[in-house]
Amino acid sequence: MSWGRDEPRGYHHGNLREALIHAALELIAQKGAAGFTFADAARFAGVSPAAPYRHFRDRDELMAIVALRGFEQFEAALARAWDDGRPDPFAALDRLGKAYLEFARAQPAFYSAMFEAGVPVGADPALRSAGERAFAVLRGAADKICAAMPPAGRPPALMVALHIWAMAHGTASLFGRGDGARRALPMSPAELLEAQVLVYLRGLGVKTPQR
Amino acid sequence: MSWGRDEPRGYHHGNLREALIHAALELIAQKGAAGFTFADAARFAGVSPAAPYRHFRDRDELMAIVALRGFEQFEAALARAWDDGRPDPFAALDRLGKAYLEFARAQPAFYSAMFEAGVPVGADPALRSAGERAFAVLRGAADKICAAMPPAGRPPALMVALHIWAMAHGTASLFGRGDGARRALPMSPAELLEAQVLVYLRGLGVKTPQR
DNA sequence: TGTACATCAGTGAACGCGCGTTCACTGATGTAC
DNA sequence: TGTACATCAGTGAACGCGCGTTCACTGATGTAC
Repeated sequence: MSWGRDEPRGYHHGNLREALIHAALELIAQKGAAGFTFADAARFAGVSPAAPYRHFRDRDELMAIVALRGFEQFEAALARAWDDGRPDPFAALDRLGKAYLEFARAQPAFYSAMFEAGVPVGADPALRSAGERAFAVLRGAADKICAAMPPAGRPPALMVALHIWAMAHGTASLFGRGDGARRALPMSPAELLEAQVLVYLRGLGVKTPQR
Repeated sequence: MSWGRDEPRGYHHGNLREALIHAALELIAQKGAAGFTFADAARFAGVSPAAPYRHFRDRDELMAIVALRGFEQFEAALARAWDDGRPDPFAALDRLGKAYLEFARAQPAFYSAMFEAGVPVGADPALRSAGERAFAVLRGAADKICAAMPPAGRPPALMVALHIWAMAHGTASLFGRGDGARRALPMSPAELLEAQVLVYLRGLGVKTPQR
């Protein structure tokens, strides 16, 4: 892909809106969400500092769009990994966890915008529902996990979903980010999360398949 | 306490260094780590914009000090809650989890500086070791938990410590912050974490005390 | 006890800089007839 | 098919602002004798 400023263009950019979103991603990944400015994005896209105002009210709106895109791609990545619980919910859940970590690692800009940059996710309805759709994948997974348990003593699926979310998010935030805050670990984040989820499932009384 | 700019003072401030740290905490809590500036801190402490340079090289150094203080207080809070595993490791672990959440809730400025503001914790040795001392409390708890298990099939204590950390951190980050990113939940963050840890411990094969 | 002096902490004025934002403008594109 | 016109997207110059930072300075504090 080429969203950079290198190739020549006429007076009209053609797709400045998309280019600005990609500039934001690039700059946030490079310098963090805090150090990214509206003027920066314009410069990166190779347009004048006034041009972005044709597409976004201000920097916050651009950040919100980035977070929105992030949730959409996050949802897609999680759904792809989960694949409706095939071939069995436990193998699929393992993929789901790995996809969560992989997204945090490979898409630090999206991840910051979604969870760290202070974008008010609750306020904007579109953003809120995108976040909920992403969570719905975890919720669906929890449903199938719970359905695989004997009816007596089945835990609430919503709680299980929130627990899985917390484990994945905690592992990703503490150990799985691309940036320098990484700590030395005796095992990879993916192994750490996998072991954690296995212990948790055993604690739920699930008959974990021997693998 | 009174670290504000209200009361009169002479030419010398008396304890500007501490006042600036408190100003940083106050301003980060109000406007987020991103929106806090060196000049802001000076203004809040009631001194000229040049005064902070007598005490800190730049904004980053001040942020690093805030993170350092944060880790120290975090360690103290966790150690107090853990209380060497009294009266039994499981009751103490429950308190530990609650203390983790409470710190994140009540000290958002410290928490951001420590985990979110991009302070390079790995680089500064003092900061790194303060972080490790805080983690050591979790590590010690995991040791006692593991020691309470039958020797056969005992999990590595380090892994257990990392899992507990991830659960607490994930729960705090997603559901337990003071800011507006909170989501509607069927139960409190503390209850959510408690249930999660109980399931996890059961999965480890621990005989959870009936409570 | 008093005086001279060194040290220190904070002043205030100044600077360059980049950001956010507005504005009248202009080049390009599309559409009506 | 061509021409006139409306619409749109990006320009570039300008502005005020607050930040970071430096500097010679000055008021306060402590110490030597």
